[in-house]
Amino acid sequence: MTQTTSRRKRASRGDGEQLRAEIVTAAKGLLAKSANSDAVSIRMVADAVGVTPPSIYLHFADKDALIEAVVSDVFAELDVAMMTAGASVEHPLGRLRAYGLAYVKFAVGHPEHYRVATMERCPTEGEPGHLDQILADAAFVHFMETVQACMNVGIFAKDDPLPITLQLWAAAHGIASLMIAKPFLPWDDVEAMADRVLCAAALGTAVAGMLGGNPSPDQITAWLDGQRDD
Amino acid sequence: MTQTTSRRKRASRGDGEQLRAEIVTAAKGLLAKSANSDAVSIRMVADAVGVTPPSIYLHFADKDALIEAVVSDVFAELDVAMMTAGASVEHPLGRLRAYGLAYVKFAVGHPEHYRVATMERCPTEGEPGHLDQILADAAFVHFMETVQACMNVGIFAKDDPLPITLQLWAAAHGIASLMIAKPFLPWDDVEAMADRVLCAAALGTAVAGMLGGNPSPDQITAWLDGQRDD
DNA sequence: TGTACATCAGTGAACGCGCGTTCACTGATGTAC
DNA sequence: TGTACATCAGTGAACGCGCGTTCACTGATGTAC
Repeated sequence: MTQTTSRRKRASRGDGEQLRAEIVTAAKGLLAKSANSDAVSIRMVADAVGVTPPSIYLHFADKDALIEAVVSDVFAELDVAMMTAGASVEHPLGRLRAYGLAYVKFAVGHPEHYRVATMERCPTEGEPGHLDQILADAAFVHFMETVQACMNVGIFAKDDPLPITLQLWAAAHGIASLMIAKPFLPWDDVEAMADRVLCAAALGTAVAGMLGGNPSPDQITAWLDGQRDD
Repeated sequence: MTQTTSRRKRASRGDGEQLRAEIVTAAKGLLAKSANSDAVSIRMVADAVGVTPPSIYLHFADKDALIEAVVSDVFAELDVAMMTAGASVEHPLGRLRAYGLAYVKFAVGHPEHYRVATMERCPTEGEPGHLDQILADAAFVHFMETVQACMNVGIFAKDDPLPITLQLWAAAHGIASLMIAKPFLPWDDVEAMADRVLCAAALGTAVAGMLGGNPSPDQITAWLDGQRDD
């Protein structure tokens, strides 16, 4: 009915692509204020950009394609945040920690973006090459490289870095998504809590590797007792 | 339009409450096949029960109230699964592990229920007493009691069990929700992966407690080196 | 034992709404001759 | 230098749909007298 923003100036010939970027930005902005991607409609996005709904279809096949574009934008932003935080940290374990902290901070700082990117069912899930796409995602690759670096200096047992990467990702995702889904829980200092979870995950992974895999509760108890005896 | 199930027999006087339970069960069943709670409508639920949509409002104030009833049903079921798995395990760390594994198995086995219960924005989030309600939730209480038991036998440093409980919950939630959100990742053996994450979290928490809190990367590296020298 | 009546568990039809998407179109812009 | 024309970036109106919820009602059931 009423338009919230003024109508956008029509792009001149050859500058059609410009609208595409504006649409993604507008959708991202609207998503930041919504519970999920269902709550952001093509009509709202069009209105925010100052254009009519059919214009969206000049640049995206359908709504799923638009959401997907937003998600890949979010992942790119996440990678930048992680790289910025860890670039200058020499120690691979310190870098891993910096990455993890940046990851959680990004998630908590952009909860709705993080939610859409990692907690909603992915519309292109079944497509071929989808797995490769995730595993080739910049943030994931950088994270795994650092896991490999930790293996090289002997912090983690030398092995395929993929499972360990998934394991540590699960830890970071766990604290991030729980803080987002249940913000009313007594998290106290968000960053300190995230750090504890990440440190415990890395330390536990290192020690489990040292103990030769997945120790049983009795083994763990015995080992802990041995430690305290020293 | 067409009804998928036959019309339900009308309850006799005083048995009105019976429909309430049938509605929750039907909603749960429909939710199991949907991406999220938006995808399950009052009309679908009514149709599945064999009743007209307005009948739902005889038992629930609105759709949110119905979803909330389903969620609390799911949490109760989760608690039963955890208790069944851990009841006979004497060692508190073993019990914690059994609880954690049961938690992840439940989540992976009922992905949509788990998703609605823990990954969707909660409609009653802002209400007073909501926090107390979560913290008094059966599964949470049982989990925290076991963390306390681990502290009592010296596995974790003696302290307030709440932060450690949240920390371990985050680990379990992390691997569970990542497996659900990204089922196409190379998880290989789901249960073994979950076990590794849970063991690492518990072990890391225990060791961090032993090292007196949150160790720095350098401290961790030095400590690991010391371990290997023995 | 009979009957008027209150109660209860529902029904049927409709409300106004916003959605994704399609279709035929318009009108400015640049280009070929 | 002028003009016909293809192209491009959109527009306007409509499609059919399913949604949550409300309202006035119905008709079986049990109860009071």
